[in-house]
This record gives sequence, structure tokens and C-alpha cells, in this order.
Amino acid sequence: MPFPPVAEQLAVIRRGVEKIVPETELAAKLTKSRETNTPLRIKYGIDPTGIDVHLGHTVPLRKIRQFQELGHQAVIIIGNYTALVGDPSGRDHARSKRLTADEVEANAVDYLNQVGKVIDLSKAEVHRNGDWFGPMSFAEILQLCGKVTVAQLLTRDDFAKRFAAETPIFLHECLYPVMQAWDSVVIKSDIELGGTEQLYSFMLARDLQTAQKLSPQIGVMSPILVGLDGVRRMGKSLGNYIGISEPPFEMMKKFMQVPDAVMRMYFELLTDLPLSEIDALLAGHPKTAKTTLARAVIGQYHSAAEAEAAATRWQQEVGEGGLPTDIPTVKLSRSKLTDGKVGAARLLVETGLTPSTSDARRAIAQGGAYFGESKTRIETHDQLISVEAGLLLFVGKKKFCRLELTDNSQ
RNA sequence: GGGGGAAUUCCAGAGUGGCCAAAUGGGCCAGACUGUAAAUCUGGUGGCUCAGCCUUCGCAGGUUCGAAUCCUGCUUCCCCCA
Repeated sequence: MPFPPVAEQLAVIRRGVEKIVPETELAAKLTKSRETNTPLRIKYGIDPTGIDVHLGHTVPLRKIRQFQELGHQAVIIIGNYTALVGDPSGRDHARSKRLTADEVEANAVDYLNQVGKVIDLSKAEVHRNGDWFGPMSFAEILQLCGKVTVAQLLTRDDFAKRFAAETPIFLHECLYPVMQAWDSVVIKSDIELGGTEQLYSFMLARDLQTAQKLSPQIGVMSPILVGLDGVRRMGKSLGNYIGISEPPFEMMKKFMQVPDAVMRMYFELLTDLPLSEIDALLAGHPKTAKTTLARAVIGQYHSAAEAEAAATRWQQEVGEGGLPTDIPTVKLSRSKLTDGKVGAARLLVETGLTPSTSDARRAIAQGGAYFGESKTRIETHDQLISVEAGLLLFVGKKKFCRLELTDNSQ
């Protein structure tokens, strides 16, 4: 199985990558791999802490797939033991609940299911780092700890910051980067993928590998994908993500909300469109570029036809202000009506479109509530609405429902 | 072990006896404008039978005509010294 020329491989690898350290060694590794016809071992590790895989996660995953397509060996590490520590890099430091072994395993399976949409799992090695950390004796752990100094640990950015800020750093947290680095030794990685925040661990892995007389790995670091707000990293807790398991239309709506400024990043990191084509798109009307982006990405997780349908539907329902196609039905008892009518504010509450009467009044007062096929604006909170089966109600742009009348008194 | 500080409405953060449903900023919601992008402008952001009323300022009591504000106890968090 011949590998593509090194220059060609480098072009693929470099796309959308923020940093390669050390950059100079990469070509050498690729050359040697090609000469000896040996695939490089591409490591990627994750903690199975219950992940809804979103586009942010797909950035390094897509890079793995690219390596796979170049003929290299993907090695996925499920950090079932590192998960016991919890990533010290901050975001999740308050994670209080300890996952049980069963939960971790269930998460791992679920996770693999999801990443299978991006990488070719049939050609990837999957390891759990508990396989080698579990059987370690305390003596062996001490030996491992003897390879890293505290000063070394303190060069890690988040430890340094926490130390300076005098916030607690627990001893077991110090082991996190050490464990991650040791994974690289065990699986003999040539390249490790991850975000830029992984720099420290990647470098530590190089030290440990060198100490074990192994060829040190190269870190290929992706930039952090920003979320829908265009500022903060894409993440579940921030609610600014697009999940890869979401239905096409949901993804479409989210894509169209993305600020223009992040389109280039999304194109580069999330699609395979040639850079020249991306430039051309971005030079044109932003809306065209955005729909193209959305279709390209959605098509990776759903069929091209579904992506196309989602785009068309978006244009009709949102772009042109048409009626939504899937309007949820809400049951309303006739007993709530008087002479077939009911006050507007009451109606909005009964249908669950607004959580409280006060909220309903606000929505109406601000002109954000409408009813009927033609979206007639509701003028006052005590306006009586004639209710018939199938009546449409809207609050703002995102909340709407169709009424169904029932006879029971509930 | 000793000492000190803090807990306010989604978040941050004002407020130290009545003018407080509680400043300001962020977020979010609605409207205008648009490409449902950004920017901008306007209004809103506890509940209700809504020009009024009711329930909120860690928890439980107390003082007072009146408490987010004062007192007592409790809980939680943080810091400093050792």
C-alpha cells in the first residue's frame, strides 16, 4: 500500500491545523514511514465522561480520518482511568460525581458509536487505558511518578495559574498529564492529535517516550472551534453547539445563526472543500456561503438529499417566513372556552407557549404573539380569541403550536 | 488548631432600616432593521383574578409601625495564620 508523496500528505495534514510541534520532525517521520512502508500511529484520546459529540469534537476526529485516508493507523484511547481523575484544565473541575466503571464503559460504547460517523472504526485500534493502568502496582506507580518533576508539572499552564491564584491543585490531578503521556509510551504513538490546550501533555509524552528509547511523538493541534456565538469554544454546557446526531433541519437552523466571521474557520475545519473554493464562496454573498457550508457539513452526518431538503425547508419556512411544517399539536379542553372563546393571555398559558400569565402578557404587549394562518397579531391580553380545532398560535419566531380540542374536562 | 470574610432575583454585582420586585453590566426574550449573521435602536426579563395585590435577597427564629439591610442560632463557601 503505497503512501502518497510527503508533500501531498503535508498539505492534507496542515489544513486547519493551528500548530505542529515540532514541525520539523513531521516531514522526517512521513518520509521514513513512506520509505519503510510503515503507517504512522496516530493517537487520539478521550475521556468517556458522557459526551454528546458535537462539531467541536469532530475537528480532531476529521483529522484522524484524513490520516486514515493517507494510509496511517488510527489509535483511539478511551481514558477510562484518566476519567477517574477528571481533566484538570478547568472547565469541568467541579465535576463532583464519580462515574462507575459500568457508566464509563457505557459512555465509551456510546462514544465509539458516534465517532464511527467520522472515522473508520473498522481500521482503527481502540484501547482503554485502564488496561495498562489497572494492573499497575503501587511500586510501578511510584516509578512512573519518578519520571516527572513538580517543576515540570508547574510549567503546565493551568497548574501554574492555579498555583499562582492559590486555588487547590490535588495530587491526583497532577497525575492526569502523566497518565496521558504514558498512554503515548504504551501505544508507541508517532503523532498525537488534540486541541492546542494539549501542548503540555504532548510534550511530556515526548519526554517519556525519549526516556523509553522510543521515537518521540509529534503533536498536531487543532484550533478550538468556536460555538454558535462566535466567541466561546463550542461546548455542551454553553449551549452553543451543533451535535452530529441532531436532525438535519435542526442543524440547518443552527448553522444559519452562526456569525459570518466564523465561516472561514468552519469551512476549513469541518468540510473538505478546497481552500480556493472557500475563498470564492466567502467573496460572494454570505448567505450563499452559509447555506453551502451548512449543506456540506450536514451531508456528512445525513444524506446529501436530506441536507438539501433541510436547506430548502429553511429557505421556505425561515427565509421566506412561511409556516413551519412540523407544528406540534397541543390539546385544549373545550371546558376552557366560553362560547368558543378564551382570553388571549389565558390561551397562551394553557397551550404552554408561555410559562406564566405574566409572560404571556409581556409577549402580547410587545407584539410578539400571533394567531391563525395569517399570523394576526394579538393586540391585548384580554382579547377574546375564537378557538377552533387546528388554530395556529405563535409566540415570537420559535414557539408555535396547533390546537386540538378535546371534550374531557382535563 | 486560631483568626477573618462572604452568602442578593439566570450569571456577575450594587444595595447596610422605609423612595426595593431590588441599581448597573452580561445573558436571554420580544419588536424594528436585515441575509432569522453582525452592528444598531426600542421595550422586557418573580407571580397573580395586573393602574392593585402576593411571594422573594443561604436556612430558622427575633427586634421594629416597617428588615435584603439590625440581633441570635444554624448551614455552606472562601481567605489568612499555624
